[in-house]
This record gives sequence, C-alpha cells and structure tokens, in this order.
Amino acid sequence: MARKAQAQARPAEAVAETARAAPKRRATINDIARLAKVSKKTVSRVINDSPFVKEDTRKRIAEIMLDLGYEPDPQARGLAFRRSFLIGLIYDNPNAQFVVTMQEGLLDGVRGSGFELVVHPCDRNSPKFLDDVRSFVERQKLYGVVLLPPISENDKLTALLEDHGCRYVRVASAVLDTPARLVSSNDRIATAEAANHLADMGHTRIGLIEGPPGFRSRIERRAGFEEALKKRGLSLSKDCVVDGAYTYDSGVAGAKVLLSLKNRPTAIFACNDEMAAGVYQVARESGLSVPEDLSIVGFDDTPMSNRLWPPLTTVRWPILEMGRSAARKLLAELRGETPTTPDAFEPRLVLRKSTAPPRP
Amino acid sequence: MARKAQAQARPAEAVAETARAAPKRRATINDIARLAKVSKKTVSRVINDSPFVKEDTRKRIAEIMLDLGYEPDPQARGLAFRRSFLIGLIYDNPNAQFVVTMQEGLLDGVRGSGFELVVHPCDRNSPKFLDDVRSFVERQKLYGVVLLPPISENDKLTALLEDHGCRYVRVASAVLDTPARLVSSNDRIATAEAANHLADMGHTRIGLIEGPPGFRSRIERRAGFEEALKKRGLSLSKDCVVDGAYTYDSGVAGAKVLLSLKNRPTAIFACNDEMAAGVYQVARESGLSVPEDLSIVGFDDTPMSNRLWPPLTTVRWPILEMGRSAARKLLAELRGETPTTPDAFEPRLVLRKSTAPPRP
DNA sequence: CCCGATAATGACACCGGTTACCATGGATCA
DNA sequence: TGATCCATGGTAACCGGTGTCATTATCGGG
Repeated sequence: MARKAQAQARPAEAVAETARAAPKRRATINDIARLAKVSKKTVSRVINDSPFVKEDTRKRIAEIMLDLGYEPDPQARGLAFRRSFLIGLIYDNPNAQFVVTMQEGLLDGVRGSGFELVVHPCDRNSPKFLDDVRSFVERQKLYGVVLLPPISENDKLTALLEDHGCRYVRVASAVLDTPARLVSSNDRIATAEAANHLADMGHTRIGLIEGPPGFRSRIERRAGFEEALKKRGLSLSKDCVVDGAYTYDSGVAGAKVLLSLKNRPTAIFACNDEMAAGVYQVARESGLSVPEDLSIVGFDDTPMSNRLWPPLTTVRWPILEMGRSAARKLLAELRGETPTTPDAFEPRLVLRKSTAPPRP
Repeated sequence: MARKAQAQARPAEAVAETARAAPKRRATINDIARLAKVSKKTVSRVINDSPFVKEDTRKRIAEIMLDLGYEPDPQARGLAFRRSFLIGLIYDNPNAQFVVTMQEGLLDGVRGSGFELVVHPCDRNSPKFLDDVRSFVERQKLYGVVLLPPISENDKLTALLEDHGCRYVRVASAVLDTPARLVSSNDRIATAEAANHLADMGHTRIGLIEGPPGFRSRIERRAGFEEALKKRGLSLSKDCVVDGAYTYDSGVAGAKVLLSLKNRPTAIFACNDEMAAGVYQVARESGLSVPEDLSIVGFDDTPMSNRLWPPLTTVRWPILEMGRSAARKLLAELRGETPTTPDAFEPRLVLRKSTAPPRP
C-alpha cells in the first residue's frame, strides 16, 4: 500500500510531464556551434546579426543552421533577454469584424519575423482593467502591444505600458501620439465626404446617429460631418442627433427616435454599419423605402453592408493595411528604424444604392 | 574616428537591448524562497501543486506569494518544462464571424489559467502548410492547439501533432476522434430539422447549395437534409443541388443556377448564412419575393441573418460554448482529468421570416 | 527508546539561449 | 621593432524556473 503510494507519487510530482510523447529533440545552439567548430557565443552573434563576425564564419554558420532547420528557442532567448517574442493585441471593441480584420493585418505584418500574436480582449469598464493588462504585460514580458479603439485612447494605459518598458502602437481615429506609436485614420475627411455627398443630393434635414461616448471616433466623425455641412450653410438640428453604441440595437433605437420626429430627416448618417442596418430595419417597419424616402449612409464597409438591400453607401476603412502598418511599426525598432511617417490612412466613401435625392 | 566606431559598436552588439525603460523588476522564486526560509525547490512544489508539501509550509509560501503579487515566469517555466504555456488557434476558415466567436469562447475557457491564446491562420492549400504548422508548434513548444474546420479534419496534421507530443482538440461537424480530443456539433440533426420544417410547409421541390468539397460539414449537412426528406418520401432532385464555397459570391452563383431552372425550386437551403445572403440577392434581382415566392433557410445564425430582410430562418450553432468546451478539454489534462463526455453540441433551427408555404 | 519506513525538504545540475569579461592574434603607428 | 589598438572568439555566470536524487524530519511499532 505504502509502496504503491510512493509509486504513484513520482509522476504526480512531475505533474506537468504526462505520459505523452516527448517533444522532438531539436537542434540547439550547441549543436550548431560544434558543427561549425566555433563557440556558441559566435553562433549567438550570427542569430542576432552582430556586425562582429567574419563574413566567412557567418556564412558557414548560417548554412549549418539552415541545413539542420535550426530555429533558436524563443523561450530561452526571451528568458535571457528578459523580453518575450510575443505581441499582444489588446482590445475591447464591439465590432467583431473590425477586430478580426485588424488581427489579420497584424498577422500579415509579423509574418516571418518569429513573433507571435497573443490576443487579449478585456473589459475597459471593469475596475480591474488596468491591473489585468498590467499582469498580462508583465507576466508575458510582451515585446509590444497593439491597442485598438477605444482603449487606444486611454492615457493611463499607455503610461502604464511605458512604465513597464513595453512598446505599443495605437490604432485611432485621430492624432493621439507620436508617429512611431500611432496608426490613424482620418475619419474627419471621410465623414466630410459623406456629408458633402448627402448635401449634393439636396438633403438639408439630416439625422446623425453617433458613436458611443468614450470613443474618439465619435467626436471625429461628428466633427467632420458637421463642419462639412456648415461650409455649405447647412447644420445639424439638435433633435436630429442621437446617441448610439455602435450596435445594431442602438441603431434601431436611434432610428426610431429620428423617424418619429414630426419633421423627420430625409437622410440619416449612422456612424457605423451595424447601426445603419438598424436604420434599414426601422425604415422598413415604418413603410419608408430606401433610398426614395430615406437615404442612409454608414461607416466601416463591413461585408454586411453589401448584403443589405439596397446595398449600403458607406465609408471604407483600410483596416487590413492599418493592421499591417501597426505590426511593422512595432517591429521597426528591431531593425533600428524609428518610423516618422505618420501613417495616416484615409477612409473613402464608397457609393452604393442607399442614397438618393429627397422627394420634392 | 576609430574611437567613435567603437562607441557605436557596443550598443550594436547588444542590439535587442535598446534604450527603453527596463522592465520592472518582479519578484522571483528566489525572493519567495528567501522570505519563506525554504529552498526554491519547495516554492516550486507549491507552484505546481505538489502533494509533498506540509500544509503549514504551503500556506506560508502561498501567502508570501500573494503578498508580493508573485506570478511565476511562464518563459522560465516553459524552458524547464520543455513546453510553453501557449495554446494555438489554428484555422483556415472563410467565415470571419465564426473564427472570432470561437476565439472568444476559447479565451473564455482559458481565462485565469495562466495560458495565452496565440492565433495562427494558415493556408491549407499551400504546399508548405504542414511545414508551417510544424515549425509553429515546434518553435513555440505549444501546450496544445485547437483546430477549426476544415483543417480539423486533416489526419496528416493530427498525426504530426501527436508525433510532436502536442495536445489538440478538433472542432468538427461529426465524430472524428476520441471524446478527449473532439468538440463536435451534430449538423445532421440540425439540417434534418430544417428539411422537416420546409417539408411541413408543403415544399416538395427544394434546392440545396452545398458547402465546399473538403469540408466535413458539407457531407454532414447534406446527409442530414437528404435523409430527413427521404423519410417523408421526398428527395433532392439532382439538378437542384449545386456546389458552394461558404462565401457570398458562391451563394449568388448557386442561386442563379437554381432560380433559372425551368422548374425552379420553391425553397432553397443554403449551407451557411453567407450563401443564403447571396440567394436573397438573386431572388430580388429575379423579382421573386421572399418568402412568398421563395423560402430560404441558412446555417450559422451570424448576426447578419437578423439584418437581412426578411430575417433569415437559420440554424444556430453554439460556437461560443463549443469554444469554451474546447479550451477546457485542452486544459483538463493539467488537472489530471481525462474528459470522456462527447461534448456533442446540437445546433437548433431558429424560425424567422424567410420561409412560408409555396404558392399553390 | 530506538529503528525502519515514509513524508518533507534541500543541493545541484540543467533547460537553451544571453551577457560580461577575458584571451588571442593581426593590423597600425611611432 | 615594439607598443597600441581593434576585431574576433572563448569562458563562466546568469535568466527563473524544474528534474534528480540525497538528505533530513516525523511517526508508528517492537
């Protein structure tokens, strides 16, 4: 009995080492060094692109590494560097499509660099928000993080990251940071385009469903829209502006308010596509046909905007490119570059079928 | 000049260590050991829940760890374990919404476990596909991976993973593996429900837009649908079945074929929502109204299905729950459990407004 | 009260890379 | 030619944990 307990005990102590096949033995830096007849330090120099290696030596070592399919162990390197080769994607964004597209762009940007992308959604309203991020960043010793809106606008967060020596790149709708740490879209220009488009068609009474408070894009989109109208002598009537939350339901709610106005708007600009879809819904329920009775413009150009009927005129945001750019900015420091180009992307209005001149 | 070169050289050799703030000094296992007046091995035992620590000692150490906010370094642990604390999400799936939702479920499942999720999209048709995954798994010494359809059905891939001692969980539309490594949905039951629903309404000539070859779900969905029809004495006419690719465009193409048939079907089952959206489009172009002239059923219950008009009757798939379950299965081994429950999820038909009896 | 068995703990090498520092040899200069 | 300097490669210690195995408490029984 006692003997048995002991027998069981051993594997229990080595709890993490279960019966599964051991990972394949990979070549180590020592193997390479032995084969190349150099010290492992020299191999390390080659790995890290040190300029202090004779060209011959470098070539010979590189060849051996290639032959053996050797890739240095990121964990070991990370341990020594006190820094992992992981990049965190931190977000709390209601728009799944936006997140996944951004993710793809980022992965595109880090491809082949040896870095991996670790996703970390969070809850910006939780009291533990900062602690949660801090723990994540500290524990994983992240090389850097990408912040998506709206948490990219949180200055406490970026201060925390700097304090921990963690690189970051913000993705935002306005200029919030130095070029090296910012990938931005110029939402004002885009919404101005939308406003001009509606004004061109002759709309004068226009409704606006805004983004949620706390999003910089809310401010930017409204500002661009309103300024453009003003330049043409038009204005947003106060009762024609309602809050939204970038969700379908909030779009429905907003549209209900706008369309039950005595003097209802002839066009509605919803600050994202999801909300625009809500406007379609209410328009249909109210017996209004789009675009004859009501013009609708959205923002995002999600795949859905094309599935709606009639297809939604909306603003296309180069999310994929922004993701690629963000990843490259994060990695630039590795190569000793300090990017100074602003990388401001310009969203563009794509005209489809959801707008028309108002009925006379 | 020479002096200057030397001055520049030093930081260049330490290329990765740039001028940025050093990461905060965190408590290490040695700190804990010193404070608790034990060896670091004992602290390690506490960290790993070894049963060979006196209760007093464990408590004392645990308290100190809590006080100092100590969390063991996953990199160092991983190095020693020869295994990281990362979980890979490997996918090549055309449906972004599916991926994001699954991702969220997985993250939900690993929350608090100290594991992180590393996303790794890939191209299953690339000749380098297996090598790419192998490199990823080997390099990062992943604790385990989650495979989404259709690559979850790739037996070469799973063989490779086993060979490397890498745990995996497959997410699939049929029983492909042992319960411990499988999270499945029973697509047959769901599509049978869809078939019965259409048959109940009196449809006899029904079109089917299939999934792409290579997806197990293609087989399952068709089989469930066809068998249910057969039980009621109905059958799928050969010309009423067309290939799809789970994309909007393929839905459009398929619907064009089906709706230009001399004897066109009165109902179409599209094997996912994206393709169903394509059917809406073609129906509208053809002047057919949904559901009076044409009933449509989809599969997935993506957010979009609700934005379409009329709202799409479709099959809801508990993706989030499946994700959670997949993560838990992967982590179960840690706690010494071997899950034997099949975790077969049953998608359900959700009735909305896109179906009606055929015109007499 | 002592002994053997068992539970609890510790010493030390090691995981796979890195840095700090030292040793060497060749080139340069007076 | 010797002193000085630079480029290069080697060695040992370290990053923060874990495995192995030896060693020290603890306990029940004779």
